[in-house]
Amino acid sequence: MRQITIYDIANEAKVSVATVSRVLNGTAPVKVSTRAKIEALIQKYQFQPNAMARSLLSKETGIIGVILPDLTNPFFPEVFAGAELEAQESGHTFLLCNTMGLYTKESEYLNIMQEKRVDGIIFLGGRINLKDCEPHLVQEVVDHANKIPIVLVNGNLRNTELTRVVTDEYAGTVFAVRHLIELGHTQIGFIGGESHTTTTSIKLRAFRKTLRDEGLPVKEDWILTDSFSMESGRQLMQKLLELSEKPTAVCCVNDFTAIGAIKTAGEYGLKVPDDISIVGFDDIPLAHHVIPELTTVSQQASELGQTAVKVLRQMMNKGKVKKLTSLEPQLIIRQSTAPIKSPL
Amino acid sequence: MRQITIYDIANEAKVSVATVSRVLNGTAPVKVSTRAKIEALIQKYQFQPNAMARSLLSKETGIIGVILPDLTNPFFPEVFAGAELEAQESGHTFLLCNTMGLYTKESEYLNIMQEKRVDGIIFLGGRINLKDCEPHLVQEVVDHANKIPIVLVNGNLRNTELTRVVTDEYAGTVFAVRHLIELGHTQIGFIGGESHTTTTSIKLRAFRKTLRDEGLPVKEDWILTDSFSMESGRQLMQKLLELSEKPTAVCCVNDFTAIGAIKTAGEYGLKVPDDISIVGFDDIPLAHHVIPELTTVSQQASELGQTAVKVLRQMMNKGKVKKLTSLEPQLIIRQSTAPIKSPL
DNA sequence: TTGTCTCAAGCAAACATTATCCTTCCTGCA
DNA sequence: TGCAGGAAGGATAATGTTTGCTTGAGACAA
Repeated sequence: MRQITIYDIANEAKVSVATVSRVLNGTAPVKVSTRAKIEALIQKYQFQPNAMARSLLSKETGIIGVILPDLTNPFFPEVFAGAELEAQESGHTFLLCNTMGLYTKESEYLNIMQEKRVDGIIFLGGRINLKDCEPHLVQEVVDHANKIPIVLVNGNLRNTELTRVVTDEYAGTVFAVRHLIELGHTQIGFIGGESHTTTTSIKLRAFRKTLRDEGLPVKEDWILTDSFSMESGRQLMQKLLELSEKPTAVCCVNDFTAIGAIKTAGEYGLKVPDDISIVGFDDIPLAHHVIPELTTVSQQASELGQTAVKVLRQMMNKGKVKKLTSLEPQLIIRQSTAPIKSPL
Repeated sequence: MRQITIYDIANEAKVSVATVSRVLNGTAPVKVSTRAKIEALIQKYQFQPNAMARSLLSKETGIIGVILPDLTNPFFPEVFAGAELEAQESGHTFLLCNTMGLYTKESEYLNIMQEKRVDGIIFLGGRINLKDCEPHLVQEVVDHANKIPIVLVNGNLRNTELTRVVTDEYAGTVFAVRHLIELGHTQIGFIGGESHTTTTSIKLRAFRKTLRDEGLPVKEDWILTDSFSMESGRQLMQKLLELSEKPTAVCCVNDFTAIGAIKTAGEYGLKVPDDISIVGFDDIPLAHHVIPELTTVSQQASELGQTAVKVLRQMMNKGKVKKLTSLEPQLIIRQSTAPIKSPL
């Protein structure tokens, strides 16, 4: 079942391939009668021009590569959905690659994408989300970026000038901590993800700074980090609740850990938010379907994806681009935080 | 920053392009010294052969297209992850398209995929998930399937012989209902999704049949359908709880609606599972992080994806394929179901 | 009639590869 | 010395498009 080509159409219509091409693309006038004849044949055979051959000439594939660590984390599908929305305008589609956080896979996929000559790459998570990253891993990305436009989303690579789109996680954390303080909390804990990630370190920096600014002590026993999963949230919360002196509020690095923390609090007989307040980060869709609904900081994931595509498009058009686009997060107050009842 | 080509390498190495190609593909012997020279240049310029040109000859792109309705529903990322896992073996990557349930988008993406000459297509949800579907929409998919291997996942198109991979949703529902009956429930409600989808209709059929088989009455007031969202689950549960005579257990079409239902039950002062039992379907990761953890039927989403790729690969290799592969679901008993306390 | 202009359509190059068919050069053997 | 045979590598066609240049045919004016 050979795919039919522009030659087949041209032959049967008794015209040259050039004419068929012109009908296809409207790049030059074609007599109404011949056009009709050609269009009829295109219809008859359901002919679709071969995008490969076309790209070979035009140097454009209409494909944007997306590299992300884990589609199972609902934050990423939302970024992706935003990107897809924005990409409609320019008719781009997406080559999607899950790395499961493995750098080897990131490298592999970067290579594949270059081979396939994608028009641009959106890079989320992984090595760009590390506080520090081995020089050769950095260099590798830079090498690719010299040939293909790359946008880093919510991450960075030290000592490079790569274009980035990020949420202002620092500001977001300040919002969250201030909110807890305004509710009267003075004993506030922090549940983080992997400590060598930028996300965790930025949020932790904001957390410490805000407490200090407000004249509250920073208790290191209440600052725990592990990973970004619900399971991790459960375990760290458990540690907090086993302490002799417990916090009355906890600021979590993301919604997953926050949901885990709430679960554990329940298991320890504490009611959220009456006995303990918990605030998350991301505002994944789940956040307002969980009991109690989660107070959190919205990342505007969809907008992050949209912006990434916009920026990428500018780069593809050789336009001027801002090296750093920062989106303001927003505090979403729901049910998991409440004024302090009484110090424990 | 022009991408460098096999010619550039050949020129600088003072050999013909044929030789470089042979080094690249190992298709013929090359003297060790020339090979070394060429490899050095490849390294130096980070040369990657253009996959487009290659595909033009080989008629293979190494890309599998995936069409699905909504990546935001955690079931789909899991299927995707399974597919990706399996695709590693053959080195395929994925062109991913979200249709948001719009048939026009499905058509558009099918066309794009054919233009891009993907090696195969995995089709989830959308029109293949309807009980009935307009003939021209059916025909369109069949036309594409004549040119490119297509596998339908958890769906069907009437009067066609398209290859399918499905979970046995009928059996799964029987497991769920039997479980409730074994716990002593006799008054069981059903919360469905869109009523014109195959998923809802299959599950509903299984639901009715099982009750009848067990000699229990089917009360139509307790069978409600709307959509697959958490919000829908909340609303339908509300309707159930406003009835004068209420069920003591509810079987939900998926985990999303089940989670919504649990939430509403809580708002009505009912404890799950003490006052009312609720069972879901899908076993999304969230299911065991919610309070109470959800009793549900596991779809083995990941395996579904893996199998789809396996089948697709057989089709690509012109091998014999089973027209229908059916995966057995599994009842996962957690905390949202319990023996009946007392009839309300 | 001739020259000019315009519209429609053809020709052939270009794109980056791979595959096929050749050529050249060496080595070993009779 | 002649020659077979194999290793190494070159030349070229082929893949399916787009596009710049060219050509041919009318139309129309001088």
